[in-house]
Amino acid sequence: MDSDAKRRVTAADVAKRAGVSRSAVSRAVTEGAYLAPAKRALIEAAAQELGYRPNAMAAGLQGRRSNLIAIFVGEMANEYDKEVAAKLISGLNEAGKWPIVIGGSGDAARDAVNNVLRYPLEAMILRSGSLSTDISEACGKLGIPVIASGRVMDAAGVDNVCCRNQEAMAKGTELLIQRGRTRFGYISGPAGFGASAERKSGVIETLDMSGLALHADATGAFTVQSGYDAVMSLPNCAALDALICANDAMAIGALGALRERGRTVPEDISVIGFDDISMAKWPSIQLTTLRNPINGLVSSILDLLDRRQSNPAKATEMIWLDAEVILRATH
Amino acid sequence: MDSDAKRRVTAADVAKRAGVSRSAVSRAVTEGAYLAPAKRALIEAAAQELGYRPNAMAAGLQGRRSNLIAIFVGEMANEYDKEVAAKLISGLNEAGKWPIVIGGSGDAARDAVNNVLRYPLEAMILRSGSLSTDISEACGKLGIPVIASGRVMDAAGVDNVCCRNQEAMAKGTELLIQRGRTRFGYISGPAGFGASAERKSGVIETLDMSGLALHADATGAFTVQSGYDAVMSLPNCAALDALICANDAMAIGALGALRERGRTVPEDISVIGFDDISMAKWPSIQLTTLRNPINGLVSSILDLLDRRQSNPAKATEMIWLDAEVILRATH
DNA sequence: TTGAAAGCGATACCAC
DNA sequence: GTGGTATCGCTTTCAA
Repeated sequence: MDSDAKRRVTAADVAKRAGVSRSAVSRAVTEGAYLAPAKRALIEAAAQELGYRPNAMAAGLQGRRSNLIAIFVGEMANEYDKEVAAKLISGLNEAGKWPIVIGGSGDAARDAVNNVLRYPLEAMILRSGSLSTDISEACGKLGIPVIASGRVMDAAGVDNVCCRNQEAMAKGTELLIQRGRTRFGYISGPAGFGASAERKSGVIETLDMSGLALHADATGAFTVQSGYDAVMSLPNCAALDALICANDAMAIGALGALRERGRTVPEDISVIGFDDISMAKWPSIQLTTLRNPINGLVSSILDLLDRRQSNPAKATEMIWLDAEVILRATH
Repeated sequence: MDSDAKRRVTAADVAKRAGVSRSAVSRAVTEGAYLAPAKRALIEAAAQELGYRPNAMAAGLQGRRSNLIAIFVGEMANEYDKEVAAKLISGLNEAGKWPIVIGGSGDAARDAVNNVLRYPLEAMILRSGSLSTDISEACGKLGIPVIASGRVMDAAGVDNVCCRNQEAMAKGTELLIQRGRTRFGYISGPAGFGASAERKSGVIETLDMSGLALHADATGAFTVQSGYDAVMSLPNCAALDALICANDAMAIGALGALRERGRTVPEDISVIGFDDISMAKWPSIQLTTLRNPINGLVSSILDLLDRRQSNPAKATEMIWLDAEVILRATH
């Protein structure tokens, strides 16, 4: 018969049950601790029977690793961000780290971050988002290491992992030039995102080197709809034979709009995107794109975390990731 | 001059700085506690200056709410799951709950769950996944409330929120019958998922009531590729004038395959999906579908959580959600 | 209104 | 090897 309020089983309960001291119980659950095998078995049986689990909060108070990592993911509005978040969560789990995930934006997100910072976090992983600067500042004061990606943060104590956006776009542009394209359009991401400017200049500089220039230039919001809208409102759409988009979502929107405007891809006009989100390889899409490597991103973040843990005082690092050209059916 | 190892600021530090007792500091950060306004201001200033944040672990040890909620999301392989996870995380954040997210499957996920259960969780939110039963059992032993969705779990202490799959599919089937379709194909989800069986029987029973039957029947894996493959290997594809898919991803794959096989949608053949993932409304897709309401799901989970917290002993509940027919361009 | 002191549950150092 | 005991940082009686 249970009592009404179910109390959590503690080490003391197990100790009493097994007829040993609390210390022995603690040693039984610790990896390399002195304990007679027979006694250990006895304790383990009692623990099993009672359903004992050491309370991570009490253990955390002892100055041990909390294994808690915060991830700030912003709005998670676009597909790439969601894929990154999913992979990052699995990656951390496999490394034995437990991610507390914070989403959203604005004041709600700010409050959330402030509250989560009450936990003894081992690190804060920042993925874009407008609050990045504030958050990293707060973490700095608390001595919590920050790992940023998506936008480079040039602050003390912040490690970065970042895609070579400009070089990647240069590769993509080069591909289309070699295919014989000469009249390029570009759909840019929103201003204010570091990646937007880098990607665009990768295109422009590469065109320039071949004596070419942009014939059309629109700005989207990194969404499918915005890519569609951008192309639908392009005045000289019919004159273009190549369209480069700052991300896959906009490229996918653009693809729909181009078909509606009577252009055929890739015979008539080439389209490439950026990211290689999972939809890019869907049979009905088959988008040629530049892969913004998610696995590389996640493993870099994990490496950075590891190195930071083993040497908290080390200098901050910046890891650069190269994008790969993925040839499908739209170039 | 900082000392080398940066120690976290504690209430004692603030107390010394403000010239008061530790108790006073604790009261200053507690909402409705006796404290002279002047003293409170003094303490708040000192806390601000030192960058003090109460340590949630130490506070959690006091038997207060931990605000920690675990979410088990399984593989997050398909789009719907990712969208649900994203919305759920934001929803919990807004409610002042901090989600520890566990992904993956197999032994790694099992270990992860076992470790996360060391934290004093307020609840475990389960989203499909093969480990559901094991996890809910472990939570039951620890007295941690479980909220399941995606698959109905008929276990003690488990609240459920669930879509009326069968009724939803009946509505979708009805739509196509009224449009004059008579030769139906169906692409089912993998066996073993409760939703697969329910959705399929919704189709079959509705057809039956109109004296119709399934002309083709394939099984996919809830992925785009599997929907594509299923249609490509359908022997009597040309004879069909309607195709119902157990989810949107497979419907999108099917759409691509149908076009490749020379069928035109929706003139020639109608296609509908299930879920209404965000890609369903993309300009190039425009899938007619049954909306598996994410917002309703998230708010139901939050409600359930709230009620469970305010009355831990209450009977378990089951909340049913209705799907809505979303008319786009493929029916 | 305030300070002193007793826990919360686990770990680690100490003698034995 | 093992059992006592101080300790982590906070909240919360209990006196004053």
